[in-house]
Amino acid sequence: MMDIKLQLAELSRGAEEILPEGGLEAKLKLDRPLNVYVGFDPTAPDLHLGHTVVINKMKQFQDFGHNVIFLIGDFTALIGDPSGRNITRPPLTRDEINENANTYKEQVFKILDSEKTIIDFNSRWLMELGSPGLIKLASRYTVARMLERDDFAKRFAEHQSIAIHELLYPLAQGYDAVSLNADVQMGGTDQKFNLLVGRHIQQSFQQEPQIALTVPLLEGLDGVQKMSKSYGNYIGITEPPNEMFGKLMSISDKLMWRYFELLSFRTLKEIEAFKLAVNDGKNPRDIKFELAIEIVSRFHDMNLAESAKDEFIARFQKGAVPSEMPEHALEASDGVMGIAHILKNAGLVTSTSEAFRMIKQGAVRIDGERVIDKDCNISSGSTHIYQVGKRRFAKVSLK
RNA sequence: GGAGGGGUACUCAAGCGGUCAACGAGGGCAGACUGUAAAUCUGCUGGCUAUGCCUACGUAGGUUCGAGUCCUACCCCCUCCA
Repeated sequence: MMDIKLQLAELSRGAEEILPEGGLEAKLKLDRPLNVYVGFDPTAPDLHLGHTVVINKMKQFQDFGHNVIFLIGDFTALIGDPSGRNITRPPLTRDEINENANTYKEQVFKILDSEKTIIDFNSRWLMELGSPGLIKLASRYTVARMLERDDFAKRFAEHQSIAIHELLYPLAQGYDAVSLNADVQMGGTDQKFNLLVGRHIQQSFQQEPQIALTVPLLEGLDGVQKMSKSYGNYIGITEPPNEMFGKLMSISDKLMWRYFELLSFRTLKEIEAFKLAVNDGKNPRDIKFELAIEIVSRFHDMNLAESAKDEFIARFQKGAVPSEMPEHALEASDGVMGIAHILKNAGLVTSTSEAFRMIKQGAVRIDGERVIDKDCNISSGSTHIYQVGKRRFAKVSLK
């Protein structure tokens, strides 16, 4: 076991809340590996960096020698977490759940140690429970306390329906904590209520209650809204290196520190040194390179990360065209094709109207030459590199 | 059951018979400046076989030379009273 003070500092890093006050320190003082778990819904297996915040936290626990349990909520998925008010989700089949679980593993073991991580399914004990068990479990909590939960309270006040089974979700999750004998349960800030119910349920089973550790929701590339696929401000952990590198470089300097805090494995001391360097006049961009390299190599490897950096420098500092780009072969009916149609067919713009607008704004280039004439025709038998804006490229040969 | 308010482009939100592809704001995109950062400034932000045409203002009809704007029916939201 490593030094408790050090553990505490690293584990608290970036955590939104650790409840109760001082509880984690007390647990660490037990001087045994703690059971630390996080529940994952077996839906939506496409992870982005936002999801990795809690996974990183799991890794920290793992590196300190604790037992980390990756719990797949295959039973609770039947209920569908009512957190965040989303409506009923269609139940998944066993096969789908297993498939999603496998996808999870593939992605998650880029961070966690597959040898040391325990993967479990909560249907294992929740199925066993049966109706009598469920009724007994339900008797351990009250309606009034359940309705304290913010979203329940809101829906109740607004006379929106709350189905009875939704009340079972926090209880089932609490029972997970009991079955796993959890010392620590982690989750996003939206999980706070559920984590706390777990403490209560554990106590009613004469267990020491777990520590509830919540992590913040990571801001997306815009620095404002939480990272999410639907906002289009995310970095998927399976994205290609260049893509990932470029997206990381595009974040603001302010957001960069946030990403360091929540995504980097560098020590707090190292990060502090970076901050000092920037205050001393070092270009923050160079620090951002460090971040981008670290993240890209985590999900790919060091070589790919380095070449992503080279590519980035070549492209944006020296203005080179990207080394790889989509290629298209188009067929011109009359031996020529208007520039607008080429751009549209190559997928660089969504409509010819947009193409005309882009040309008007000076965003379109052919082999690096800006296009001014919106009616310009390209004759067949030629291959050029077409560009719209700074990022969209395509190589098009016209037949 | 009664009374009233409202549904407009990605979002919010003007409009109250022609000048509306629809004010404004946000978002997004592009250009300038840069460190593909932020901030700032400027422009664009329905489609097309493109100085014109087509499709759009909850849905379906109607009045009118002309309808987002008026009428009728329908659908959906919200507020107050019972």
